[in-house]
Amino acid sequence: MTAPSHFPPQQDSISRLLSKIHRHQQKQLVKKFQPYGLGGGHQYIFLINVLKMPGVNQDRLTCDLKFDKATTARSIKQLEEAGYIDRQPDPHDGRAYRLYPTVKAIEFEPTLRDLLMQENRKLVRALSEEEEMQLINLLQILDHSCEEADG
Amino acid sequence: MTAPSHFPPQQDSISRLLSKIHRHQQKQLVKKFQPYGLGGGHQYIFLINVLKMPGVNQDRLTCDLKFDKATTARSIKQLEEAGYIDRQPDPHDGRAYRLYPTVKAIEFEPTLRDLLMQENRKLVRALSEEEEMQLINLLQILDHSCEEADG
DNA sequence: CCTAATCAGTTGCATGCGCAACTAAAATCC
DNA sequence: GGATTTTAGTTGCGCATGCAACTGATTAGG
Repeated sequence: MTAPSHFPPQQDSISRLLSKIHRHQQKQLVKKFQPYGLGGGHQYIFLINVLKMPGVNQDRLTCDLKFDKATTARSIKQLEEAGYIDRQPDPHDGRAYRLYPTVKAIEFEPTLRDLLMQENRKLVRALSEEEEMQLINLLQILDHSCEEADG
Repeated sequence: MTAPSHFPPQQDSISRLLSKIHRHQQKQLVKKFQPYGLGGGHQYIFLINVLKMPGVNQDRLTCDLKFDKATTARSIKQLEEAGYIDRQPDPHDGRAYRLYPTVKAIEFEPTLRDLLMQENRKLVRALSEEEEMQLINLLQILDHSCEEADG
């Protein structure tokens, strides 16, 4: 009576699983970050990367994180307005800015890391430590394939 | 000279990897689906699920796919306008609609599956078949944790 | 030098999404 | 059976994002 149409459950489903898990995780993180003035999007990712690489410019972040440069510009602007990032004109390049974490950001880093760890622990709580490592490893391989591919 | 701030690369990074891979994948799929009138978002996911479960209602899709019910409503509306979905009022429930794939959708299904498989192949091309199965398995475990958790 | 091409960053626009508030139909309770 | 509560779906709103077009600075070619 109903059309058959069976997608083999193991084919092509990775995207949809990624999408679903990511969506769930995003919602949780948005709630967690709200009290700290970190906006709903992926601002925390930018913040982490500025903490990791003080002095980085927006273009580098855009390439590393695979966002659109407009998204980077707006996220950084919000982080600046929220007091987490200091934008200094690059002395050697009149077009670029160098991004630094503020004192507020540096003091916030342990909390940020903690919040992320909490969510991560919830996410992987059904995995053994070995499985978690496996998963990270596999995801990193996918990530590299994305970077090369670009077709 | 620069602040230390090293996030251990294997802790808490799953979310960011998921986010990045998902973002890349989304962009590719948007391009692929454009010629077929499938909008930029996750419409194809709804379409797949209506193909899988003809007669399903929106609420069920919302719960299964973990979208917001508003998102479901709008995606289904667009799929209807694009001619892929037929909305019939549920004879037993005056509030609900039963969603059916149109002929166009049924004819499109092989193509859809093919497009998804192509993207999937690109994504997992650096993985052995065994690793791909492992990955799917691990992601499904995460997905289940999301469903339970909800805290 | 002066022009052309490239590059860092910003802004306008369209779209997608989640939340909250709403409508209308069931279901529950008395 | 009438009032309350729950449920399926819609709409208003705000925000995040990608693309394309833009500005202004830098580099390359002549």
